[in-house]
Amino acid sequence: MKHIVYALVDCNNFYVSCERTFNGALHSRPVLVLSNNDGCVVARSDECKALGIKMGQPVFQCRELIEQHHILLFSSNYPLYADMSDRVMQTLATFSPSVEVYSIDEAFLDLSHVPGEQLHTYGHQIRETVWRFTGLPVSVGVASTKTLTKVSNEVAKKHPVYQGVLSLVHASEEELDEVLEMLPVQDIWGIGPRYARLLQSRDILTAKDLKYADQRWIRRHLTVVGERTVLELRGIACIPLETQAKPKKGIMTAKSFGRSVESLKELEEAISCYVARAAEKLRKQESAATCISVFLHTNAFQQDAPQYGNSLTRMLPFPTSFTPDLFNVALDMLRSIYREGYAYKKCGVFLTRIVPQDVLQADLFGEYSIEQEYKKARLMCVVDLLNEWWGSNTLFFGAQGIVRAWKMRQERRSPRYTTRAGDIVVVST
DNA sequence: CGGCGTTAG
DNA sequence: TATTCTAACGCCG
Repeated sequence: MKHIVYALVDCNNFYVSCERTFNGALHSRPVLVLSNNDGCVVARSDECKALGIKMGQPVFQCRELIEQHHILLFSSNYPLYADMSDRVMQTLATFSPSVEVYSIDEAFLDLSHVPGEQLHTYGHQIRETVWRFTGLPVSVGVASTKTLTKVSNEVAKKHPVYQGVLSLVHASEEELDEVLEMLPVQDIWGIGPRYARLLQSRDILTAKDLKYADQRWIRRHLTVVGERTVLELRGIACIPLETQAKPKKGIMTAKSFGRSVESLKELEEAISCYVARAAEKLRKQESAATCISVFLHTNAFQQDAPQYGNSLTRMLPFPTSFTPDLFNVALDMLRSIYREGYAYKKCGVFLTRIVPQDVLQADLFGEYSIEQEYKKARLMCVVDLLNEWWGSNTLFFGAQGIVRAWKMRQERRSPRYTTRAGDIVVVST
């Protein structure tokens, strides 16, 4: 069997780089992108990483650094990032017949078709082409397993000598081990803080140590997933390329509010919005849900305030993705867990028991009529098409409310440069 | 099968 | 003033 050659292409500081692409003034300035409600740091420019600002850190904890170093802050602008991501992925598709879009800013590629001696050059071509087409900097790691591409990508990103591209395919075992020895065990793909602590306590400190660790011990303490990681470090590919996006088994929509919310009416609007969004995702992957959960809770960080949280799960009479049907059930559930007199911070809905839309089955009690369901499906199809063409929420249900005063804060969002006609950058001549 | 723990980005 | 969001999977009882 011929070995597969894998590449991992990963955008550097993706959200920050997206912001910089459309605003030259941001280059060489420290930049942070913030989470929903502008609460946490979700992306950092290199300057901010050097200042010690951590991923996920609450913004109020870095206030001083932000002022001292005149760090520029941005609310996250997901429509922009999603669109830039599409462009990157389309570019990558021209370099390989098999691409796995692993996350918004990363893709694994099958490079088995590239002659071995050309891999290094090919990696640089990928990097330069993405730069030319999108203005985004990427790093490229090439190796014989996905875990090893993660390693080479990280090394390529961290050490300027590699100029963003490193292939380990032709490295000798000794050279490979030298690279692995540079990588602390907590930086290996699949090793989180918990496993890292356990491994460190057993004197397994680097990727090289893990590569040569006792397989049975790893299996027992880190499950089969950890065992796979060890084998992959040894060059034995255990994690296949997944080029076909699998439909999600659960779809959750949940957000913290921009301020605390007490009234049932506003919670109803929020839950309706989340149901509408979740159902949209459901239809996009051509599925229907059989089970729905609704939850709400107060702000656990507000320790002196009275706390309350609750959730309810209910089976639907038959699988559906029809938004109004889901509204009725979700709002009914919300009303039964709602208690007056609390300052709510977050609520959400969770759709589960997801099945393909085309195997919808009649229910026992005859509530289900196939003609009726076709009508509903066509209606939702029209809503989805309009929203796709004219922008999300062009058409929405009355239950979702109009003012939406509870919505999350996004005080520093950049324009939707690429997805809204009015926000397109104007180049003066 | 549900709940918990762990990891990912 | 202020603390992200979504998803998958393995193990255990």
